[in-house]
Amino acid sequence: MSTNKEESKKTRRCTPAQHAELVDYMSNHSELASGRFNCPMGNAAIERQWEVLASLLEEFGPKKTTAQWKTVWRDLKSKARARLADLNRASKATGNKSKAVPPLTELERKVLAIIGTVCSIGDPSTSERGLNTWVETEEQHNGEPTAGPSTPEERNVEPVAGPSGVSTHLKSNLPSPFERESLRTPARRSSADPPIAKRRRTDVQELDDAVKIFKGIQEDNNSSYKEIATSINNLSSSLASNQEMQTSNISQLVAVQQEANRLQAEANRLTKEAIDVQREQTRQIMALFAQFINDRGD
DNA sequence: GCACAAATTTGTCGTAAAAC
DNA sequence: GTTTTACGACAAATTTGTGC
Repeated sequence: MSTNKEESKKTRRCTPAQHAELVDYMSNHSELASGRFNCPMGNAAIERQWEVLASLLEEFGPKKTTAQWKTVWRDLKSKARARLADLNRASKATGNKSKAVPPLTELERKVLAIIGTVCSIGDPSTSERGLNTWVETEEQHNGEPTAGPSTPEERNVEPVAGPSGVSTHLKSNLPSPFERESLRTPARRSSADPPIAKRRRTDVQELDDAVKIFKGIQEDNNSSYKEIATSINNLSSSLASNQEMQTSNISQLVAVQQEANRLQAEANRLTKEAIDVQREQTRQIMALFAQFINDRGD
């Protein structure tokens, strides 16, 4: 269009690369995605992270302030949640389904993996929502598999390609950063949600959930310990082989040094013999010279 | 420790503008 | 012209500070 970008009310739109980079960054910085740092000066740390992110995203498209990127992230989350809610509604809809809801995009799935899905489809522990979704089913709460769909295809949602190295809610039983946060502080209630009293879990359920989460963390720790043990074994064996190499090298060096010493000793011996021969020759020359002088004096 | 108010954060919705 | 996105307004929830 002919409108001046500088004077226009709205900034230029983000590029897909910027969205992808933003989501990628969030997947690796859960504390930023959840907006909470568990350390002193947490807000300052968050602000610094946003500034870092803003400068990073600057390379992929139009420049924005940290406030604008916060809005972009907020809208991304909101949109992803809305899309998942639509999908869920469509999957539960009865009658003539004239309007098909398109599946989630890669970006939306990543966003949902980062933020968790409870706020989009409701808390499965509350039956009034009646959502037999594939995310966090009774399997987690009772340890029993549900009768609902078991494959992603059956659930009308493709498997989530979660962030690398991050245990996402959709990939494991561990809660996402958002849900971990929600264990400490109750999730924000949307205007469409039922009253708090209905949503509130019982203490027993809370404890049960906490135990399950701790078990998950424990399993994660155990697998980490195994990895560490394997790494230590690998390290020690490589150190041993290095030591072996060093030992064999030292043996060679010692042999060479011994040979050198032997040669040096032989050289010393020959030098001493030469000196002795030279001394004897000098002594004989001096004797002949003295004889010559005596003969001349006579 | 509790109650209250103010400040801050976060999610939703509607609308204008950019992009197609 | 339609779709998508940025952004402001608003509401709800949380956090923080203060007084008792």
